Formats: sequence, C-alpha cells, structure tokens
Amino acid sequence: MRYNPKKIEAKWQKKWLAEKIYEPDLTSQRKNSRQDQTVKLRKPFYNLMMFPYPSAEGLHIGGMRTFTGVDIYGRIKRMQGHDVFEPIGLDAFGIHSENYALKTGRHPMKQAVILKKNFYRQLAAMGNGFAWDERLETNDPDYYRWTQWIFVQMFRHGLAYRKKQAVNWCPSCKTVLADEQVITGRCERCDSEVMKKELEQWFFRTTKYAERLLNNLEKIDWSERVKIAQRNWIGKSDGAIIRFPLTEIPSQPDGKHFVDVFTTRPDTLFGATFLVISPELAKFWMDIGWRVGDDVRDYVKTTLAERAIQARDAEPKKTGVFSGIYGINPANQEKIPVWIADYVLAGYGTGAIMAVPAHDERDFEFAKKYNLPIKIVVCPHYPEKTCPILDEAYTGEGHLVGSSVFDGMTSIAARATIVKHVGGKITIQYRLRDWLISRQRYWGPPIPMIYCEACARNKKGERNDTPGWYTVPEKNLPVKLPFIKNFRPTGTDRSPLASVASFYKVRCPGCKKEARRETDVSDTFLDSAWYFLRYPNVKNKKAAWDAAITKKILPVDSYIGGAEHSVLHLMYARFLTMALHDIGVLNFSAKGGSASGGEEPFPKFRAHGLITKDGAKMSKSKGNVVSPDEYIKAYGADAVRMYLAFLAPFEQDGDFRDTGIRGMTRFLERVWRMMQNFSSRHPEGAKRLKDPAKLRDASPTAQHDIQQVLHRTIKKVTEDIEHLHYNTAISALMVLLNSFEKHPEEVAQEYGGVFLKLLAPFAPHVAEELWQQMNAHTNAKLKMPNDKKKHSAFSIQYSAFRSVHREPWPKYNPRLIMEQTFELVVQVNGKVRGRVSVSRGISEADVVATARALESVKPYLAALPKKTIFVPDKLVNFVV
RNA sequence: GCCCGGGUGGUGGAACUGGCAUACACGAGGGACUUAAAAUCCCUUGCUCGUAAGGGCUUGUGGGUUCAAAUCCCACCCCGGGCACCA
Repeated sequence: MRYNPKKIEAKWQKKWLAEKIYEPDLTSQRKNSRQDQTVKLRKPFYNLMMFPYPSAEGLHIGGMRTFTGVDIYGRIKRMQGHDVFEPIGLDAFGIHSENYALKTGRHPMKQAVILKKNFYRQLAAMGNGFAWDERLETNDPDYYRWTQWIFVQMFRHGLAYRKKQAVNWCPSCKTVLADEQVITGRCERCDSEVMKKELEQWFFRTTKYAERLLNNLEKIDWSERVKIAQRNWIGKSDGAIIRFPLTEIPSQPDGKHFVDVFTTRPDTLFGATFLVISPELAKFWMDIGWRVGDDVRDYVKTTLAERAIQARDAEPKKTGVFSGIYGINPANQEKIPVWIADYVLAGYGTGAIMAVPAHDERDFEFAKKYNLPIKIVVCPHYPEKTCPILDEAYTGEGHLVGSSVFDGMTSIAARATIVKHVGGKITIQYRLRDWLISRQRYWGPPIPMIYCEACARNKKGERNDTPGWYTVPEKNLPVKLPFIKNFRPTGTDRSPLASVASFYKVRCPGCKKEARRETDVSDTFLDSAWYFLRYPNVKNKKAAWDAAITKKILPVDSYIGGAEHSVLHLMYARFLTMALHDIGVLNFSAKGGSASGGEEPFPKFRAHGLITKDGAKMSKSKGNVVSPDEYIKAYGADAVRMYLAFLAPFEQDGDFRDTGIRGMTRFLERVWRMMQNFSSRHPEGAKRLKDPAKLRDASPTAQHDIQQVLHRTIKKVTEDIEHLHYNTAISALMVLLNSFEKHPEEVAQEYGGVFLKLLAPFAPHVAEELWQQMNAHTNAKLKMPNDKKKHSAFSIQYSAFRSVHREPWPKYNPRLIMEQTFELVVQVNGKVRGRVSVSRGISEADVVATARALESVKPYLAALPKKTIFVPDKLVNFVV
C-alpha cells in the first residue's frame, strides 16, 4: 500500500465528522428547577482564530497557514486532555462582499450562499478539527437578531447615541466610516481618499472606556506590537486646561470673554507668544455673533471648504490669519494675538491652543512663517542662562528660564506648579473617538431603531437625550433585511433601504402613530465584535448566549489573527465585552486564573505573520494570489499544512515557494515507509509484530541512543508547539525520522506510535491512517461510513473507534534525555582548537589536563596560559 | 519625523539566560540503480588561500565591552509595518 493523500484524506475527514471527534459536549442541563444549569465540559479550551470573511477569491494560502497554525495548537491541547472548542464561521455581511456583488451584479443574498459553500469546502479540505456543528454566519437572521439586540442594550444604557459631526465619508463606498477604518486617510476597504461630511449618525461611546481599554493592556498576554498599536490609538495625554481672558471682543453676545486651551506642557506657559483657534471654533464664534473682517471670514470659509474635500497631505501646509483680537497670558499678563489656523484640530482638546514656538515644532514652524516672536523658557544647559538662538524647537526637558519666579525649576516639576498658579485644571485627553456605527449601505443588519416625528416635537422618546427615538421591541427582533432589487448605495447620506416604504413605514412604539424606521445598517465590525460569544450558543433560539455555557467556556483561551486588526476588531471586541459586562448581561469569571477579570475576551492573543509571494503582498490587483486548492489537490492537505508550518516561525512573515511542498511529500512518504514496519497488513510488519520482545534485546546501546533522541524530540516538539515555533518542531521530527532510518531494527512499535502522535497535529490524516494501520489488530474492525442505511448501527460500533487525535500526548522521561558524556570545546584565545568527549561533571583540573593533552591544542600552548576559563560541562578557554 | 519588527550560505530558516555559527529543509553538483527517464538511495555543498596537510575570513556597516559577541552597548545604512499637524 502506497501513500495516497487524496484517498486517505477524504476517508478520515468523513470519519472524523461522523464520529464527532472534534465536537466538545456543549449541552447544558438543569437537574432541578432550583439549580443553576451545569455544563458537561471538563477542561474546556476555547481555541479561536479571527473570524474570516468569505472573499470572492476564496481562501488564499496565507489564510490557510493561519488556520493550520491555529489547528496545530488546538490539536496538541486536545491530546493533552482538553475539551477543545475550535469553531468556524463566516463574517459574511459587509462592504467587501457587497462591493463584489455590485461588480458581478449578483444579489448579495444569493452570492452569500455561493461564497459560503466555496469557503466551507476549502476549509473542510484542510482537515482542521473544527466544531462544524457550531458554525455561524453573521448574515443569518438567527445571528443578527442578537446583533440588533446588543444595539438595543447599548442604546438603553446610554452607550449608543446620535450626534451631528464632521464624519469620514468614503466617496467610493458611499458611506460614512469609523476613525479606525480610515487608514492613513484612505478607506480601509477600497483605498479611496476619505472626505469629511457633516452628518447626524449613531455612535457607540468607546471614549467612556478609554482608560480601561488602556489599563487592561497591562494585564493581558498579547503580542507586544499589537499592544503598542492600541496604546498609540487610545493616545492618552496628561495635561491641563488653561483659561486665557480675551480682550477686544466687540460683540460677542454670550459674554464669552475667554478661550480655554489644552496643553501637555503648562511649564512652557511663559513662552506662549500667541494663541491659535481652529477654523471650526472660529466659525462657531461667528455663528453666535462675532464680527470679523473680510479676510478672516474668507479664510475660515475656504479652509473649512478645503478640509471637507482634501483628506490629508503627506506634508500638510500650515496656513493662518490674525483674528484681530488678543488674549491675556494668565502667567505674566502679556497681551498676545489670537490667530486662526488650520493646524489646530477641532476634535481634540478644546479646539484651541497656546502656541509656544520655542518648544513645539508645529508652533515653531508657524511662528517662522508668520514672523511671530519666539521666546525660550526651557533651557537644557541651565544654569548657563544663555541659550543659543534656536533653529528648531527644543521639545525636551530642562530648567525654566524667563519664567519669573519659576526660573531654575525643572520643567517637569513646573508643570503642576504653574497650572496651580494660574488656576488651570489638570486634565487627561484621549485621541480615541467614539465608534461611528451607522453605514449607508444595504448589506448589513438594520439598526433596530424607530424615529417618530410627533414624539420628537413633544420632546418624547425612549431616552431623554434622544427625543423621538425608540428601540424596536425585543419581541419584534430581528428587523429582517428585506430582499430588494436595487441594493446599490445611493450616494446621498441615506441607505438604499430609505426608499423602501414597506420597510421603513412602521408604528411608533410610543404614541402608535406612523413613524419611520432607521434605514442605515450597522458597521460590520459590530457583527464581528461579539461572534465569539455566540459560537458556543448557536443552537440557542431564546437568547444571545446561555449564562452557564458562557461562564464555563469563556474567555477565549488562545486567540490568533492578523496584526492589521490591532485597532479595529481587537479594540471593538474588547470595548463591547466591557460594555456588555457593565450592562450586566454578560458574565464570565476568570477561567483558569486568567487575567481577564470577566471583561477581557482574549486574555491571550498572538499575531501571525503574512505570507508573501516573491516578497510581495498577495493581492487581487497584483494577480499573485495563491489558492490552496491546486496544491491540496496535487500534494494533499497534510503536505501543504506541513510546508506552511515549516516555512517560517508562525508569528513571522514567510515567502511562498512551491518547491518546498515536494520536500514535505518526500518526508511523509518516508514516514509512511518506516511505519509499514508496524502495519499488520504489511508482510514485514506482521513478522515483526509477532515477536516484539526479540527486538528489544537486540542492541542495548543503540536502543538507548534511539530512546534518547525520541525523548528529546517529545520535549522539543511539545515546547515548540506551545511557543508556535512549528518550523523547529517539524525539523525535530525530521531529525527523529533520520535516526529511525539509520537503525530501523532498533525502532520498537511504541516508538513508531509516539512518532505518529507527535506528527498528528501537523499531518492529521497520515498520522490517523498509520495509527489505525498500526493498531488494526487491537482496534475494532473499521467500517467506513459510506453506507447510509447502517449509519446508526455504525455509531454504536464506533464507540470503539480510537482516533490518534484523542490519544494522550506523549510525555518525555527527563532521565532518558540526560547525557552521560558531553563534547568539551577547547578554545585558545577564544578560537576553537579541539573537541573531546568527556563525562559530565568532570572537574576543572581533569578538563585542563585532558585539553592540554590534545594534539590539535598542543601547538598553541607552548607557553603556560596566562588565564584559564572553565565553563562546567561546556568548554575551556586558554588565554596565552 | 516618531514608534515597532527585521537584516545570518545560492534560498527558506536554526542557535536556551553571551560559550562549537550555519540545525532542518529547498536548490545545485557528483555517484548508484535503470535500455532510458521519473522516483528512490548514497556522497559533496558558507567564502577564501593551498596539490595536500592545514590556514585565514564570515551573522547589514563602523566602533566598543568581554577570556569569549549573531546575541550586550554606541553610531550609521537598508528592508517591512504602524502612526502622523492629537498641542
């Protein structure tokens, strides 16, 4: 019998499915009405990969590498005795799928069915240990019913609200976008330049959680680069708000005679030589009656207009205009001009700043351009008070100068002191903005809200802060996305659903008069921000999740995904979990002593590397996307899995070359041949199996050597998998096979069995096939589940089926690993001059004597060494 | 500009807390088997000087610390990624 991947892979995939060997028991039961529900799971292990979206091109080879990497990890955990839960599903809603539908003209609902089928086919072909019974798709009403339910909870608890503001607008996708979905000024999905548009939209209050999102990062075990990305995104700044009285405000009606600025450097207050307000703030002042000259009016108008169109420049130009008014520096009562400039942003701090050109790069540049005074107040060379004329801003720390009574104080100490002196307020600012949830698109879950004009006029509504707005009653959920022919985005600020009267016409839940349904859908990232909560509960029709199951299985034990989601999905999921926890609808205790505190969904996260092709990122436009299909067809899933695991450390990028797959097939064929020795179907193997005892006595030394390699391999493979170093784990298996082949007569059957177990996570099909061959005489006779009529009978018979993937993971014996001897390295002046095998624990004196006697060393040791360095059980170095 | 990650043979990569650089593969060359090819098996394979024995050099570059540096420190170059007028 030859190694035939196609045949055995199909066979075992079918068998595993029929036997449900990858399905943990998620049923919960209540013994009597008073008791809490209990769950049967013993040692649950939630092994999760980031939610895939079913792209039109299908799964590509990089995706397969990720899934394989996650699966390898899950398989060792299963063999180590855990009830591994490794679910799979599709993030099927969203602009990506919808845009593809627009291109092909096929309706997204029909397309989803096709893509789903293709994606699941590809995923199944990899032979992963997925819990297929728990799969889910976000476009399934059974799923988005609960996405909508979550929105309702968020609204009721004040975490979802409406507000009008300048938001990101993608002109190509014709919808608004959250800040996180604008990647350096471009749309995360289609790469078009994003514009600003003033619109009223739904937001989630992520900013309320800024501090917790930041602090919890200390407690969770994540790839450091992802933590850093989140920290930067949250962007915490410690500073102060300082009030500057304004002079000469001719006719401001609300008596606003001051402007507040936010600064992180209150210590430089004496160096403030002008104030700058954002054009937006200027506009607001003008709207409430501030009279300005034509130049100012024109500047504000054109700047605001430009901001709406132009997204960003690589090197933004700073422009500005003097407003005509002055402010008073509260520290020294100096009168300083107020400028309006485009380098001050409306959405951060107070929308106004104090400019300290000597100690801020942007202020410096602006002051140079408009010839404004630059006053040094922090000196790094104190007490030599003469600071040179600056040709760039000095932003570091130092001692204060030119700051009246504070001179000589360190800039750090001066911060709080000066704030106190001028009556400022210590404040923390975050860069993080609230999450814009609305999308003016078709392919998503409709936001479950109703707007009543009449109630709005009477200032009525479900919440006081949002008159006119009501949630859809829970019993009416889901608000089903209707099948409409024209799903094309409108390009107005409304979704295509806004023209479907049968959809939006509805009764007001408050006054029962005619009202209008919200026609925007929610962001796809909301779908994927909670899917991990639904997986163990997909069969639950009554609730989004079951308390008992959730408590038992969450949080996710191992989460693996792309670093590109550092501030997207990973931030949203953390936020939503915290919010649901606070609302009181979600509760999972810290399972297994993890640091989640019941509010961190992913206590352990690792970012995988990307697969490139000839050094370039794979992309549809470059036409270099590699599909796993043809490779699986040609070489089998096992060889492809092994190749992908071998080509680079899992957390590192790797370049795809198909020549390497052949090498893996070669390896598996060698394994196959070796293991035929233990197959009762093979004449050679049958002979050996008859008399295993004879073999054990063959050669004690060789036996010991092989055993040593075997136990070292167990140790290495176990540890390497734990660290996701699959490449070195596989190389260890290769070393082991090499030594098996060198002394085939010394390889006992149990060694072959251990080898197969170690191989099982990487090449599950071959390992299973060979394992069953090896144990065919002890296992019940196998019958394949081809015969449908006998299926039920077969299930009973198969309780005897013992998959290698359910076998206990081998343990190594530390005694067997220990070497009796080691190779002593002899160096002279740090250069290796000789090696000699000596016994462990040898004394320094013995080592020196042995080393000096070596022929290869003698010529270098004519004189007595000046110094001898001895590292026990390692080396000796003579310095001459 | 700032912040991460990285730079090791022809290629992918290995090397625990400083202690044998180049494990394991791929590719290449040579050989065995074969009428032949494929497959398989065996040998060689960092660079360099030398007929050889043997020597010298080598982890992006330049310096430093050390008996000893891919590993630690300083400066710089290159590649990949993220952030970017956030006061």
